[in-house]
Amino acid sequence: MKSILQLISEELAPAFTACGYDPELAKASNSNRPDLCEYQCNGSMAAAKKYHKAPIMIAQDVVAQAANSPLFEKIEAVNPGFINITLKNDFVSWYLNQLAATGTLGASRYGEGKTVVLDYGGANVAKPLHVGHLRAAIIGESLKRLYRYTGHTVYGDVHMGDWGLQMGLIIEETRSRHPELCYFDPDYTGEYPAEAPFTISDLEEIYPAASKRSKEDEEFARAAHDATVALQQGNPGYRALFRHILAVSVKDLKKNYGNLDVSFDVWKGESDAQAFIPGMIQTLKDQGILHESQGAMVVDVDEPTDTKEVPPCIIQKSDGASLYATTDLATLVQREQDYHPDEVLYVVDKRQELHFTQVFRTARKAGIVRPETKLTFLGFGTMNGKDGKPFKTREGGVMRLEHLIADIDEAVFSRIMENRTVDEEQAREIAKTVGLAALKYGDLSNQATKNYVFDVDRFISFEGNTGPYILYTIVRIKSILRKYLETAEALPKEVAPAVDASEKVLQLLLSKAGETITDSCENIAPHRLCQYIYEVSDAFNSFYHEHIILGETDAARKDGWIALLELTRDILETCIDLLGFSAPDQM
RNA sequence: GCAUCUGUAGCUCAGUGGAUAGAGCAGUGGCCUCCGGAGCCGCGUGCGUAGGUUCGAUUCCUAUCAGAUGCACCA
Repeated sequence: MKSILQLISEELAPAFTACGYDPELAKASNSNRPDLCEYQCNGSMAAAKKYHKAPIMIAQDVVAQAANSPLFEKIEAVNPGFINITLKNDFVSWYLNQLAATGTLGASRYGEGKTVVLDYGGANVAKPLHVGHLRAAIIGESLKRLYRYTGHTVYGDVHMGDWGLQMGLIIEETRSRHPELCYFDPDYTGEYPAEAPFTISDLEEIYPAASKRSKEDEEFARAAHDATVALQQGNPGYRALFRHILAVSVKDLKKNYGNLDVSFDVWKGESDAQAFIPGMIQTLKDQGILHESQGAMVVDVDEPTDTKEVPPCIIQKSDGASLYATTDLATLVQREQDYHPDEVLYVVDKRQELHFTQVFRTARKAGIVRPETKLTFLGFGTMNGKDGKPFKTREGGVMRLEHLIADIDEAVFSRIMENRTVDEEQAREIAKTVGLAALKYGDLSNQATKNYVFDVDRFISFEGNTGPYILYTIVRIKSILRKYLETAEALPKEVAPAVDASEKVLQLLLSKAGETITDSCENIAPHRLCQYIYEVSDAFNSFYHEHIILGETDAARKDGWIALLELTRDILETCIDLLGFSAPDQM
């Protein structure tokens, strides 16, 4: 569906042509002076130089040509050469009814036929999720939904950190606690137990304990290293133990991500990429780009246009072991094989930008990805505390995600209880929904690439530009629609021409739903969607305060308003779903 | 040292090669005979600094200051 801006531009283009000007100049834009007009066209300013004519003259020519358009209520030329446009109310309401009928709120399905792998997890096995995982999860989940909405086929991959020394540490620590377990008996030939010898709580205690011990106890550190090597070489007992660690962790991770309403389609990890490493290295050798440098095997990735030195991408350490870049490249081989993606999008902390530059360049040089495959790095900023420094608990430690969520839910819960007379159980449920909205909106309303201040008090204050405010607006609309249905069979569908300014403002905003969704996706910018729904909520609340909707005596007018409310609710609920949260029926 | 990113109101953040740079919070003054007051309507000395390009720059370019981050065998 064409946007209103496109329709205006198309309407103006013949007028430019008729006056002898380039129709490319007819590009319309949103008004930056809402007091003067709804839309504007600045083309005559740009035309002035080209045609050696005063911009106001050009604007006047065009305005005279376009004056009788069925779209424009008013079109005028204003100094120094702006073309100011106000739309006819019946055109806007007609457009809204078309938009409602598209089923996608007018958003483009430009991703049809395209496959995208989205990497936004990074959780570590045997370690609890903490606030460092929050942004990737929140932003990634929203992007997954946006990409799907615009027609893309998306594979969201959690891509766990499940390989390397941490595994050896856990294995060795388990051995020293329970040496009698069959996993450590080299002569054991039976089936390994189906039940894991530890719970997630055990693991969360075992890993830090082992990590600490390895720093103090050299012998233990060596043993852990040896166990890691043995695991990688396929020691059956260790493999069995590894599968237990993985299963127990994944179950817990799914629960915790689930509490955030974040889900993944693919639960792969670094371990799954290991099988692809030899082939990947062979490819690099065949291409003749892998060479020895200072004892390590590297690929040069610097380019003449670099403004800074880009160090080579290290594929093998001097001791022959693989590392971060190795695994990521092998994962790309795997993804190419499994999904043949048009784009691989990484949602990762921006401090890793250099690493991904190296990996992407190596992948291109080696032909691991096709030349037309997009490799995108969305580096997000740090989540800081109110002091502007990385977010910490009061004690200065790393905040566990579940604690953070529990704190927010608790704060929302007490707020609900002091306001309303819903029973406690219900309030708990609502608090979860509202708390999640507060958390996610607080994050997503900032530009992903920038650092932002995570201020719990602000997010849970429920005033102003917050998730709860958006939810409150939706709940309010739902309540009115419910009341309407008490005396009516069904909801009317036809939006009617606006009767006054506050309704027109709302209608014009609603007409931008599709293009805003498309725009947020194309620019991987969920914050624009946040800003949009805030504006819509604001416009709705102003409209609400100026009209008594259910008390309106003109039945046709009332039905038009109800249809408008319904569309407003649909747009808001669709958008918050794309952001990754939802609204309750009451709050 | 080199490089990247950031710098907008007291605070937290949007935004744009164009007209008068916007929100929220905080502060302050109004608004419930009415559909949900978690609401609505008011109230403002601000684009780090200095040059340049342009008819026009907060936006693009250069320099400079400040902060964050990154610079080969961690992930």
